Order: sequence, then structure tokens, then C-alpha cells
Amino acid sequence: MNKQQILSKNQQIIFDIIEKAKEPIKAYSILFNVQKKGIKAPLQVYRALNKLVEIGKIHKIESRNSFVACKNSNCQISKATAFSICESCEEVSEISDNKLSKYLKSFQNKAGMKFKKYNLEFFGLCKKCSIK
Amino acid sequence: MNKQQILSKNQQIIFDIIEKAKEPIKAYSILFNVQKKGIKAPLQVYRALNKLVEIGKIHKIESRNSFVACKNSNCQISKATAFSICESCEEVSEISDNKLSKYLKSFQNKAGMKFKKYNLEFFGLCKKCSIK
DNA sequence: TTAATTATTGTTATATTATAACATTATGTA
DNA sequence: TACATAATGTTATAATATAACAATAATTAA
Repeated sequence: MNKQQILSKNQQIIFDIIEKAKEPIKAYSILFNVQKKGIKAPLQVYRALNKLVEIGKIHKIESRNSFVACKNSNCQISKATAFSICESCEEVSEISDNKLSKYLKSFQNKAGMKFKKYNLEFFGLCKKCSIK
Repeated sequence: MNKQQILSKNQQIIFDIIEKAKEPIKAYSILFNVQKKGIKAPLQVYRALNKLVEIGKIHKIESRNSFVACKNSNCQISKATAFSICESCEEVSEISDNKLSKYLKSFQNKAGMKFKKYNLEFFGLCKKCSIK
């Protein structure tokens, strides 16, 4: 369960931005935010993002091409991720549900393929937006 | 359960390409394939793709930015999709599993948000690739 | 502790994916 | 027919992401 990892300079800068953001954030928006700190090129951002995803500190919301900090100690190294996404306000939250993750981790398809990883994205309206 | 729908000229051309392809296919690869049929611009392809996704004839594999024809009469209008993706050969197949879809369709998160849609992508090695 | 290896950074250029904006034509419906 | 809606065509451009190469820092093994 030890997710501790020393981040490099760029990784730390970029992780801090993502963690502070209340919503998912896009690569070029991160780039804009870190230019004052000397990170000038997209590749510098993407390299840090890839590493952070790899070590499970952040997740990519695939349907939105955006990134969020991991809020869930259950998703060891990003192997099992689930999110709810509001189609109106675009609020994203990470789902932490033991039954769900247990069910999906042990899921086996008909071809007998055993999976190492999954990503699940639910879409709907969040509470606020469903009132409107 | 009636998914029948008359496709427009461009939609039909592009759907045919996707359906014939044995693997997921990318937008610009489709574009290349249909230039001889008079479809010259990316936007023509993307418009057809968006419509086809909307009516459930195809699905987008979000993690790969590619498109596959729907093989599953259960995923009404793309509201409930699940795929297995081989990380080695990139083979993708649509998962058709009643228990899984029933479970996910009725899933409710702690915030009480009821979902209208989900997309699930499993990753691993297909049988062929796990032997190698 | 030096040499070798691996990870990270910096930089320029470019590839890939996707949409904006506007004009026109076709199709469906009252 | 006339009105509305959907689809098409076209040019330009926005947004997302990686290739390729050079240099530096950190780790590890001899």
C-alpha cells in the first residue's frame, strides 16, 4: 500500500497544480499555469503527466482529456478507476466503492481474458444540475 | 429495441468502413479511406462519426481515440458500453454480459447520483498475446 | 568513488485529433 | 408550397500529443 514516491521538480510542480484544482484540468491549461515557473513546453507537461499517471498520483479522464489528482487509496497505481461525470457542469468525482471495485477486479470476460486494469466513467447529472 | 435508422450518404459510407474493419479505426484513417468517394475534409468524417455514435451504430474507444461498430444489441443507443482492450496487440472487443450491464446500470454512487450512461474499458493481454 | 546506467530536463519541430464559422443543398413536416 | 431541420461542402484553425536530439541529474553496481 505504499504509494510514497519522491517526485522530480517538474512532476511536483505539475502535481501541485492538479491537486489544488477543484476540477479536472487539461494539459495546456496546466502549461499556461506553470510558465511562470519555467516550464515552457508541452512536452515537459506531458512527460510529467505520464509519469504521474503511471505511479497513480493522478488519473486521466479519458472522455475529457483531462487530469485529476487521485482521491482514492483503493485504486492502487491506477489499476482500477471509476468516475462520475456530470454532463451539464462537468463536475467529476472519483468513485470509491469497494463492492464495485471488487466486482470489476474479478470480472472475467467470455474469452477468458483476465484483466490487469480497468477504467469506468459514469455520466449523468449531478444533484445541483438535476434540480435546475 | 428498434435501432433501425436510415443513414445519410456520408454516414453510410463511413459506417461501412468501420463495420468492415476488424479493429478499431481512427478518424483520419477513415478520412484516408474515403477520399476516393469524395469525402475530403476531416469535418465531414467527424460529423458522421458523431451522429453514428449518437444513434448507437458505432462506439468510440475513448482511451484510443478510435471507433468500432456496435456488436451488441444490449447497449441501447450507446448508453452502456464495455470493452476489453489488449495492451499488446490493441485488439478490442465489445463485452456483452448481462450481469455486468445490469449491475452497472443500477449502480448508484454515494452522492445519490443516478447515471444515464457509462463506458467501461478493461485492459490486459488477450489470449494470443499472453502466450508469447 | 568512479564508471555505467537510468531518469529527468530542455528545446525545436511536427504529428494527430477535433472544431469554428459560414454558405449551400437536401429532407421531412405542417 | 413554405417552413423547419438535418446534412453537406469548404477553408481555416484550435486543441491534444509525440518525435528526435542534446544535455544534465540521480541512482546503482563494480
